[in-house]
Amino acid sequence: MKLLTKNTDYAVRALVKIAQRAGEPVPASLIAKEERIPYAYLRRLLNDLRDRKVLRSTEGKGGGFVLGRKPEEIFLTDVMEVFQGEVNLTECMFRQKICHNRSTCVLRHKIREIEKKVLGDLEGISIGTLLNETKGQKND
Amino acid sequence: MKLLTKNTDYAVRALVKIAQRAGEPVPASLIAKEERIPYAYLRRLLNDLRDRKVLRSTEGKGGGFVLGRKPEEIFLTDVMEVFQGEVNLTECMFRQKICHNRSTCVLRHKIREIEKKVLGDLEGISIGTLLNETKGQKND
DNA sequence: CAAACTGATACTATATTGGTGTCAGTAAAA
DNA sequence: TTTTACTGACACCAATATAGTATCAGTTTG
Repeated sequence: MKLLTKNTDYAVRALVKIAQRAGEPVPASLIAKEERIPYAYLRRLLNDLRDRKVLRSTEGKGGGFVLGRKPEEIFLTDVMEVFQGEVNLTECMFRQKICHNRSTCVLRHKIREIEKKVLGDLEGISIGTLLNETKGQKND
Repeated sequence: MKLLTKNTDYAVRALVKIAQRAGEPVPASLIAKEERIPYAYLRRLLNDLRDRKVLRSTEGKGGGFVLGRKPEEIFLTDVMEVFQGEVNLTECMFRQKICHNRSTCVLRHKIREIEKKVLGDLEGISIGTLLNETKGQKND
């Protein structure tokens, strides 16, 4: 059970870094170095985020990435959606057909409930949250 | 975000089926047919469950599988552990080292909280639960 | 012995995840 | 105007996880 994959993790770290430089374009090279993320891989992640309007980019020397919207408006679920597909619920394996085993329907119903809760929790986390709660806090 | 993988799902369905036949050995062939699970694949799943003492088996004609303990004592987390590895928490990527980015530690802390909640919820579901709540309930 | 089972294990296929490499284009600045 | 530091766009590869197959030996019942 892994809620976040590595690319989501990388992406969040990149976003936080970019957010910290409020407005100033941050090049992928810098993020890669400071966050120890493979450069070429990070490039792709950032491009994906840009495609989804989470980031904006400026080309050429001195270019880089800036946030596409306010940190408080970039949710963890947004990032997860980009890299882990729909942050969404286990669909009933027998959707169309008649569910021929009630027990497993009960299971699926329960799982769905849990997933909904998780989703709610995740939606409470934004890049903004991470930035704010960082101030004056102890390390892991 | 997929809480359950297909093999866990298969396994749970098999367990429920076995539970329903209270005590009588249930052959893999029957489960495979009724639950539409690939026979050879199911065989392996059942063997894994037996290795983990979730099931017990009797060989030979008329043999099959019975529960290794009471339905109420077989938890979803048990099954998940067998097939999806430790139902456990995202570990800090910088465990030993000093966490050099507080924001991501905040993230990890939050994720950990969510995972703990999920774990708690999952622990509330057993084969027994699924059996009981099945009675007289509507389909999906 | 035949039939109906499990035990064990090796193999294959497919999808997902993580990572690399290359080349073209753009903007700043020497 | 050339060099430098960037992004854009892809094609490709490797590792791992997930799902599924195949085979053969051994056990129990009848």
